Amino acid sequence: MTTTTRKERERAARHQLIISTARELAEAEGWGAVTTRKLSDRIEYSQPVLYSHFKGKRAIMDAVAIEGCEELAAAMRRARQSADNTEDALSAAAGAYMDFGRRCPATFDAMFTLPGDLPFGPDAPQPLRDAFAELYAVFAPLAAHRDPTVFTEVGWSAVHGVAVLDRGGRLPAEYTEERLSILVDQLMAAFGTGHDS
Amino acid sequence: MTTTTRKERERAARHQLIISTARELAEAEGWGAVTTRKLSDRIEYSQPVLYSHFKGKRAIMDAVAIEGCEELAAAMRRARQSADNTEDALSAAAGAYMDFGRRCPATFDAMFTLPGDLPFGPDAPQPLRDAFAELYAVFAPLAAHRDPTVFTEVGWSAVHGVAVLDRGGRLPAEYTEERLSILVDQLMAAFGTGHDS
DNA sequence: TTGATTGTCTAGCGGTGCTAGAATTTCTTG
DNA sequence: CAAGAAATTCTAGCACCGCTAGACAATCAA
Repeated sequence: MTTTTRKERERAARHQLIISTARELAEAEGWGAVTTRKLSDRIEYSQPVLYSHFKGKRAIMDAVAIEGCEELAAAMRRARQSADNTEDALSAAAGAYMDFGRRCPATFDAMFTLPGDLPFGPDAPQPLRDAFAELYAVFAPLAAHRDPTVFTEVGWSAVHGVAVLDRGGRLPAEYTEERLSILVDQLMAAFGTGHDS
Repeated sequence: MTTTTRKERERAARHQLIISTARELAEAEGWGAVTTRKLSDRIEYSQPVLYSHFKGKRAIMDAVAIEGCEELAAAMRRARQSADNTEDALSAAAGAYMDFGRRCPATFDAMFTLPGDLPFGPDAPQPLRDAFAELYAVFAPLAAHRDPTVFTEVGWSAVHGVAVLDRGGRLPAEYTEERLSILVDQLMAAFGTGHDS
């Protein structure tokens, strides 16, 4: 039944085309400009075809978000592995996180900002859990006497907060580097000092 | 011409009514449910009246955001002033911030999350600058050798990140308190220790 | 070749933010 | 007080949105 598998391949290709096109459109003109009509125009199919692949527009955005999670996790892994001590790994990974937010703002929004129904807990999609595992690899070594998972959550949140406010124009762009440096400085502060209570 | 001022007062009252109604509706059913039709129904006027007060829906959300900034700043001020040392002030203020995000999620979204055109820099509306001044009062004492303004930005970002991810269901709710404690712990880590470089 | 199945499209529903122009109210003035 | 002017409010509708039912075309099985 090679014909069946060919159709499946073509269908999978179209599935990916929808995701990629939506993402390009969003990065170029913002999510507000990603309408089902414009999207179906770009992929040269009619609107209902979108709904044969995805439950709705939100599901398309979720697919972009998951793709973004994979990329972000990969970028952080590269950053971490190219460093040879804990502090450099933290600095590089945090830099990669913020860089991703700046380079792909729309994807970043789909992942974290816009109202999405992606489950984030223990039954999150695998790419999300992988991304958290990557964060864990960066932050857990710094946990000292604190619970490493909860500490990872806090460390992630801190980096995320800087990325979010930075990107939204809430913070002056000229100090981006200095903020990253202060953040790393602060996250390292309790490392190996026996600081307690 | 008391009649002129009376009309002005009535108009101002209606202006505030629009803001309050929009906010209530958003907190009750989410911003997605705040439509110009529903909103104009609630205030018992027709849609175009909204546009005689605000440039558009986004401007109404911005007004809610500014109101939220005032409240958040006030809550943080109360928290800070009820503490009698730097760490308690930080802890109380951060708690107030997160609490606000939890208590008024829609308002919080209008302030920080949803795409808004509020200028945040030096020419931001006064309430926003006041709110930042309040943050400065909390964080600047912890800056040590770092620039107090940039350090405030980082501290704010960290608290903000925890609040955002917590509220969005991105982090398990049962550790909220512990995350706050770790965050405060970490932000205090360099205080009075002569930690350098 | 024919009939069923699958895939795709056209057309349209109910909703959105927003606005032009009609209708009404309110004020000013003779 | 009445009538014209000015300000205010409403009705009606535009262009767009996400989404879908049902018509149509392509593909497969017999």
